[in-house]
Parts: sequence; structure tokens; C-alpha cells
Amino acid sequence: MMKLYNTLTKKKEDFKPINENKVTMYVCGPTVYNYIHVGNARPLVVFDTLRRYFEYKGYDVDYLVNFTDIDDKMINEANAENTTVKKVADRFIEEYFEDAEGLLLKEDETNHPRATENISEIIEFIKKLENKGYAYNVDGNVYFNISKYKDYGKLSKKNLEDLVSGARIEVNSEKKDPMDFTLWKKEKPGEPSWNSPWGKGRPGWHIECSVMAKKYLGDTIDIHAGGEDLQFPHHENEVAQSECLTGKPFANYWLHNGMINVQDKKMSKSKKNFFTVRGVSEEFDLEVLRFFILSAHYRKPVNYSRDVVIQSKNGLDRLYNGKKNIEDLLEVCEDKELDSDSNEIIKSINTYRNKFLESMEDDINTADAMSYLFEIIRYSNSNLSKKSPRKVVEETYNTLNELSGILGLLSKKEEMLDEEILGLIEKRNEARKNKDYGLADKIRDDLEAKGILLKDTPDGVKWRRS
RNA sequence: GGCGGCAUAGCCAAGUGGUAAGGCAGAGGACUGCAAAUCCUUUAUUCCCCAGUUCGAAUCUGGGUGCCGCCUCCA
Repeated sequence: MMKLYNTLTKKKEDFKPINENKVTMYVCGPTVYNYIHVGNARPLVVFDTLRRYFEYKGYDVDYLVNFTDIDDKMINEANAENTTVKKVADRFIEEYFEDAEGLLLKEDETNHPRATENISEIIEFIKKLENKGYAYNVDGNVYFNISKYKDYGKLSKKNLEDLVSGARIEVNSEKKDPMDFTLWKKEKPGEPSWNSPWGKGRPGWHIECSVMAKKYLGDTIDIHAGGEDLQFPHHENEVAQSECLTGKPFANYWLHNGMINVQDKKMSKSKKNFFTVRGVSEEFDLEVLRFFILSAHYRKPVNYSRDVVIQSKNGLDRLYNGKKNIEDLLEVCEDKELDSDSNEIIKSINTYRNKFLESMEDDINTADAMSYLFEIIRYSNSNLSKKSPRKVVEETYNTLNELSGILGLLSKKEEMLDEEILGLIEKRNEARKNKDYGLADKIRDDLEAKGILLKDTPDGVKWRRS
């Protein structure tokens, strides 16, 4: 039985979806006013991996990552660029998809609703809250009245007294309670606005998630996920809105990922200590970033630095090399009867598979799971050879692919070399045969300059990209 | 001030009562015309400190120390 740590109960719980074969997941996505940074990438990668694992287990996953495309930051960015909020949103959503592709997120099956495409549903939602007495309108601003919701604070484990005593001085005296939050914001000159029963305005931040979760996934969803910094107030407010409206639990499991730090401080736009995913992609393949994110447990804070990315790159290279070694064996091994050694190997590989899956069952411990990928590589390097029966090599190869696929890693295909380069390699082989090492080394250097590294092995020349 | 989390080798990091996974870097070796790459082997008597519980603790309890997150926009 799969266990997930549920922030709501602060316990690891057996995961049971509402419908037997289906899982609904809502992940808080980015506000599209800029490129995403490495911190933003963590939940995207982690929960994409959870989604892949569910699918591996045979669930049909309804997976949603929203785009917040209207709020103060969007408006500021549009003003700064002297353009419209819509144009800013369109542009950075496009940029998002480019980064997502690099990070190997399963985008084609992901639902990405936008706040501004759900305005009428948002208005409808707020109207119902107002009718039920949970919301009140003050001169075009509509607030959620938290004193009407007795469970307020149950997710973030805060009580109202503590919140009020810790709260900053409230300048807004319209509110009945200082902790009330905005559902609908009255229009300000020059800002985008929509017509509503309370006059022109725009939605507050928290309401969009409640509305889109309900519209696309249902009144009660299985999993709601996001960064732990969103736990309060964002997720707390979502719970309040949704449960007051429907009278049902909003989400059965709340999953929160830890922060990505830079020198022990949370990476964030406001601290200006952030690295954009796009920036990282200029130096590294983004699969390296995915590897880095999955190499630590998702709930722990983790430090980001160029050094650890280099470590990740080298680790990922080892995995790809190991995979390539098995592929090379596949080319030369023969169909043979299985002997006792073969059976031993198959047994060992299955043990690694089971351990990998056990780790995934335990609150998606990807770091631990990943270690078994390395175990398989070392094991196959030591125990497989061109004398191994094809079936054994295939079994190892398939298991490696099956497991790395769950993590969304090792899916890059080796490209084919073009004729010209193949010709050069052939020419170098001739030169080596004739002991013309000067020419041979020159060709090797030329190819290296083109990013193709040659290695001479007993089985002939192999190559890889640098 | 309130609430919560973390502390494991040079670096990253898993491990919630049974005697320290895995990766990077380093060292040794194999392979090679030489290299590079690759592969193999190897690296913590010990898990921030002090007490306690226990046959047994990195893991549980109490007390320290240090660091971080949330309480304001934030993944």
C-alpha cells in the first residue's frame, strides 16, 4: 500500500483515491509574469513524478497545473513592459512550455487552465459564498469572513489568536476581521477588470484554485499539492472557500514540497537569489536539473548551487553510460539457453526492481529509489557480458527503462552520426591499423572539438557526445 | 513573539530501535599505441553536543547549540 505524508494530518497515510482507478491531482502552478526559476521547478518535477508513478501503477490520472495570469505581479510586469497583462501571460506561458519540455514534464496530458478563462465560474462561486453568508461586499470589494468557518487554520495548524497577534498592522479597516481575505478586488484605474454583481473588478488570488479544482476535478479532489510556502495563507484559504461552499472535504491529501535554497536561504524572486530554469539550460541539459531535484526527498529543503548541478550531471552521465553499455551488449549477445548464472542475474535484477518500488511506495522516496538505478548499472557492468544470453540482457535493459521511466529519466535517445563523421571514424581506424598515430590522434581531436568523444575498446570504437 | 522543520564523510544524500544505501570528488587497479573515456575496487567504529530509556539508538525521551521555513507576495 502506498504511503503519502499528508500535511493535513501530519502523518504518512495509506493512499486511497476516491474512485478506485482514478486519481485527481491539483498542483499550484506559476504566476506567469516571468521565467520560472529552479524553486518553481521543484513541485513541477516532483509531482510530475508522482503522477508518472500513479500511471505506472495503472491509475488514470487527472492532472492539473494552473496558470495564475491575473494579479498584482502580472499588472506590474505589464506596466513595466508597457504592454497588456494578456500579452505578458501569453508570452511566459509559452516560455513555460519550453522549460517544461526540458524538464521532461508530461505536458501533453496536463490540464493548464488559466484564471482569466474562468472568470464567470469565479463570480458564480463568490456569489454562492455570499448567499450562504460566508462573504460580504464592502463597496465593490468582496471578502471572505473567516469567523464563519470554525475549522480555519486546520491545514496550517494555526489558530486565529496567534495569527491575529502576529499579523502586521492592518491598514484596511473595511474588513470585519483582520484575517479576512479578498475574494473580489474592486477595479483600479488602468487595471484589467471584469463585470460582476459587485461592480467592475478582478478576482483575488486564492479563489481561482478553489474554482478550477471544483470545475475540472470535482468537489473533493484526491491530492492537492504545492510548495510548503503556500500552505498559509493560500491553501488554508482554498480549504475555507471550498468547504464552506460545498460542505464537503476539499482535498483528501495535501502534499507540500520543501524549498530550494541558495546558501541556506529560500530561493525567491523577491530575495533576488534565484536562478531561472532557462538560465540553467544554457549550461546544462535540463534533465540534469530533474535528476538534481529527484536526488533529494521532496519534503526536505535542499541547497542549489552550480556545484551540486555538476555533481548531478556526472551522476546522470554514469546512468546513461551504463544504459549505453547494456545497449551495446544487446547488439552482440546471442540467443542462448538460460543457465544458473542467468537465473541468478534475473533474480537480482528483480530484487532491485522491488526495492525501487518499495521506496516509491514510501512517500515517493525518489532519492532512495534512484540508488537502485545505480545498483542495477553497477550490477550489470559486473555481471553481464557479450556471452550473456540475450534474454538476460533484455531483462536488465527493460527493467532499467521501466524504472527510470517512472522518474522520467534516461529517455533521451542516442542520435545517429552522420555519414561524414562515420567516414572520419573509419579513416581513423585505418590510420591506427597502419600505426599512423599522428593522423589517428588528429582525427580524434577534430571530432572531440565537434563534441564527439571516441573510446577504443576491445570490441571496437565507441563514441558518445561530450 | 506564535507555529513548524532540519542537523549523517571533502561535497550531495537515503536511512524512525538491530549494528551506516547511493552519487560526486579523491585513491588504487583493469583496458589502451598513448590518451581520454569507460569499467572494477576502495573511502564514516560513526550520524551537532550532553544526559536518559533499552540487551541494543543516527533512529525514542529530556536539555543544549546551530540553521531554516511560515505568520506579508512567494513553488
